[in-house]
Amino acid sequence: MYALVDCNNFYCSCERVFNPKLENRPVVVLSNNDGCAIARSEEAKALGIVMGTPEFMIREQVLEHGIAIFSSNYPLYGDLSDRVMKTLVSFVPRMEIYSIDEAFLDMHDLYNQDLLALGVEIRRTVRRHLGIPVTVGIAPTKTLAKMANRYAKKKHRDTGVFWAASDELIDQVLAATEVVDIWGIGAQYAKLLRINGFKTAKDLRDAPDEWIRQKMSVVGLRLLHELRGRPSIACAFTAPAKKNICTSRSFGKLISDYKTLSEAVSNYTAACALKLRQQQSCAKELHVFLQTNPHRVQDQQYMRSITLQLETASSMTNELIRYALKALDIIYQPGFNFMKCGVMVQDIKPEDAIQHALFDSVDRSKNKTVMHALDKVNKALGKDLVRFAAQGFEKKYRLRAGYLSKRYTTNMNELLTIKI
DNA sequence: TCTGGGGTCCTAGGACCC
DNA sequence: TCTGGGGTCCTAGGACCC
Repeated sequence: MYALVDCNNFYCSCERVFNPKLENRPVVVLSNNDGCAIARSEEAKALGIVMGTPEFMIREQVLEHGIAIFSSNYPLYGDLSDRVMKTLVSFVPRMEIYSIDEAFLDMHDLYNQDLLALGVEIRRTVRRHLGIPVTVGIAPTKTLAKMANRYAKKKHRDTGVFWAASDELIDQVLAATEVVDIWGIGAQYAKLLRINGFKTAKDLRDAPDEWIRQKMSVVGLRLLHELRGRPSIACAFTAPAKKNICTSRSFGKLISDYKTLSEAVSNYTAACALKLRQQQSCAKELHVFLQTNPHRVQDQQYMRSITLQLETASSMTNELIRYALKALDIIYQPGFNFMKCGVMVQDIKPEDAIQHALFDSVDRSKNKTVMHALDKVNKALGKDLVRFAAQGFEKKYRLRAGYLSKRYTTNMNELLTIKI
């Protein structure tokens, strides 16, 4: 058995933890750059705010209904997520953190327990420790657990827990789930399946293997087995090292000048380098891309990217910035209104397994010590305190974040104050 | 005025090898 | 008339996830 535990409307719930006045009020959290709605409280959903709607299109509703609106506050959400996960893992021997607000709990060692009662206990505990409401779905496979979770939200709002404990209960969940709502079925496959007469997950479960194999490859076949109760998607109990790491942002305003772009590229590169060091790995390739805004029909469009090979795989910020600026020099063209750029590091390998170039002139052990010290200082004193000159200070390209709450749990200057 | 960011896995086809 | 068999690696593109 697996349990899928997810936090309800996670980003909205995080905002409510430190601002109880938001209870029972519609709340919306916006994407980076205050671009579009990415989290909605139940009240906001009821008002018809659709996931992914651009902010300027919901402005009227915001005013009319007094919707509380927030910019994304990732330091806050990330920290609360860590705390939720710590609470969850205390209940089971093994757990896979699936996303910032979801985890699969492995319940195979708990077969003679009342899992429904356990689910209720998990929910109660997270609520008490963190103030975050969660929903629990329990079933024999990960796909069914996802489905049971969805079913709990629909049919068991009061308890927030559902255990598909028998074939009858599993059938019930399958029959109540539209094909498009199955984990692993997106818009394309949903369309294909609909055309061919599959309406619910129950229909799909009884589909012929060969047909699914042909139309949906082995991915579809695995899904079929999962629906039939045979676990076919492995749990990743320890987070595997990432194979690509990407940092990219849309700018707060359009940018044309090289200097500002080079600072953005340097900063995104520094972010990638930090993530590399955190997972003890190095990258052998660096990819930089640059693009104008395709929504602006009046602007001439330009989109380019380039991948450079490093002589020696590295995670050193200064070394990676050197390559990134070389890449930018090649793809940059003056005279365009750029909207976005990004840096991706690829061909990632463990740092203790890198092959040095024959004529490598960099003192890598010394450089490693410097990076270690830099990370330590920045961690203690705030993210970007120590930086390389190329990163600049102005951040003219900075994201818009007009509705930002405080970093209550990760920044000493932004602690919650209470008036008594 | 204004439309997010960061990932994974699979397949097909081409180049190349013995 | 007739032109092997088996493999690897790489890339681009498509599908999906939160």
